[in-house]
Amino acid sequence: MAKNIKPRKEDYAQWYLDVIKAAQLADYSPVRGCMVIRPEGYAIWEAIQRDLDRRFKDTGHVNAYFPLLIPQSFLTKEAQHVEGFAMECAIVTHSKLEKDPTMPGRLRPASPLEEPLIIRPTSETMIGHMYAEWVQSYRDLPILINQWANVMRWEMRTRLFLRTSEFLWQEGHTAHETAQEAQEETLRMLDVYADFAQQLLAIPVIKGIKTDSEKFPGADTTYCIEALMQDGKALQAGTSHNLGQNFSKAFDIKYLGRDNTLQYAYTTSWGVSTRLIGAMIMAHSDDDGLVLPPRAAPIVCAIIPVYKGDQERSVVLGFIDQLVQKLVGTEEFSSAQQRTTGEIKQYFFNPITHQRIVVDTRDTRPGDKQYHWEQRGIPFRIEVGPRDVAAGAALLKRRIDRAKETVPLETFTPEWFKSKLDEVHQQMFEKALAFQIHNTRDASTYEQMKQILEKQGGFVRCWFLPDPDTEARIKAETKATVRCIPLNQPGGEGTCVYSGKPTQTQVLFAQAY
RNA sequence: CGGGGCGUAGCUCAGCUUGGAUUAGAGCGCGUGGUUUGGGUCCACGAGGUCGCAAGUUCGAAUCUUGUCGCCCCGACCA
Repeated sequence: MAKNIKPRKEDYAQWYLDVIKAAQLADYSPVRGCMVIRPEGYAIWEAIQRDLDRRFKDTGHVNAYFPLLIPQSFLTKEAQHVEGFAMECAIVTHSKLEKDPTMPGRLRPASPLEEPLIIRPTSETMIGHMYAEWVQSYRDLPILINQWANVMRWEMRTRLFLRTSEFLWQEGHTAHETAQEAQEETLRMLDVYADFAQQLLAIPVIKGIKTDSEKFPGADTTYCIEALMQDGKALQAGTSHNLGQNFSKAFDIKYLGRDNTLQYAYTTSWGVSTRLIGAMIMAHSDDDGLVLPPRAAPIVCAIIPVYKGDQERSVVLGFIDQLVQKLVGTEEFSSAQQRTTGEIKQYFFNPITHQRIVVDTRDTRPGDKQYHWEQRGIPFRIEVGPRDVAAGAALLKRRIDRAKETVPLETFTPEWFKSKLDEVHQQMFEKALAFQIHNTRDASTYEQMKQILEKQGGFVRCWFLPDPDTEARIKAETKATVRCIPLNQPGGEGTCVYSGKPTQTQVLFAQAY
């Protein structure tokens, strides 16, 4: 039992923070609402970046970078977009500081800017402006660009990873010749996100469409992937927007078409953020701490030696050296000797992802080390003591269920360990999927829906006639919102859970982060 | 911005009601030495604080008064 982590049942919000703290993923910063992402947390972001970036390139996209600062006037060009973001923008108004003659030792802003600049909350406007310059002819289309960047939204209330004032994300921005191409792109990237969430983070998601009241400000249609957390609340894990011609009209992205007439391009944008790390934590972790899905884990295995006295120590460490060589190969084993310093030895298990195996030779007790690596969510631990050396084997422990297994030395190979990791990934995904299915309940009346939301949480699936006023009323009464209109519809017609009117739309309601 | 709470060591907090025997404390963490090592050993020694800040009351303020700044939680807003 971890003594520094509050159990989920007692206080879920505190548990979440305790897990992050124990695993040293992030820390609060001196600036309100901002966080420091520590190396163990940033490594997860790097795993996300590596995997997604490959998927973006596999679908024809390239990376570029646009500036952090945006002229304030840009934001006013698209009416809905202003509405959506004006309230949460940080604004740069001055270009230097000077000594304040009235308050010794203080500085005050000086040299006001002619036009204030906003720190990007998202880059549609800046990128729209540039695309207008780049696009002249249908031959210039499509433009398929992604950028990895930070953005800032001045949120009222923040939570590590889930909602911070500044966050890291990627934003894809594309421009197309036809509405159909833009629609295909929007759905293609939604699929990329859904598959990525499942394959890398082992999180099952529901693909769907946002209702008008939840869609991105300035989009024609917002598609999303929604995930369910262990406390029964939903989390929007990624969005893909079909922006239609809204931004091309606002920013004048025009091209001369095949028919020699001037036309507006069709644009899309899509993004996921460091919030995914929060989703990963809440989807998989337990009362003992973080549980990392193997493909996102910077360290896949921690080896813990157990011994009494110097004699046993050298025997055990010698055996571990043999074991490590079998897992990473002799070449990596010897180059690691020159590379690593300190009492935790590091070996690359996967030279492409740089996922590591570590040997913890610190001078602390084995129990200490067990908790150390357990709380950090490392998928496997291998314990090696005199008993194991005598038997020519090692004790393999799985993080997800603490299952133990004695494994003979000759069994250790890269392929064998890779299959062990895949097995864990699969089990984590299946567990999360079972949870999602178990916590998706049907309601045919509003009363029933309220009961479920109050007593059980999770997704409530029901027939519904989307309408902003109705949704606002339901939110006020139940705190739940339409998470999405799932792409996977049963077809046919039903009775709206709220109005009683006939509708062809089935939706998922839930309380959300 | 509304409603609540809190600022004392790196962290969690005690001390404040009733001002002075506390030379400002405890636990955890940290450092050194020893001991121990199959799920958080034990012991000794040690480092570390202008008690958020400012003014006031008083012979005397962590403690009382006023002001001020900051943070956290609950709501509205939100990837």
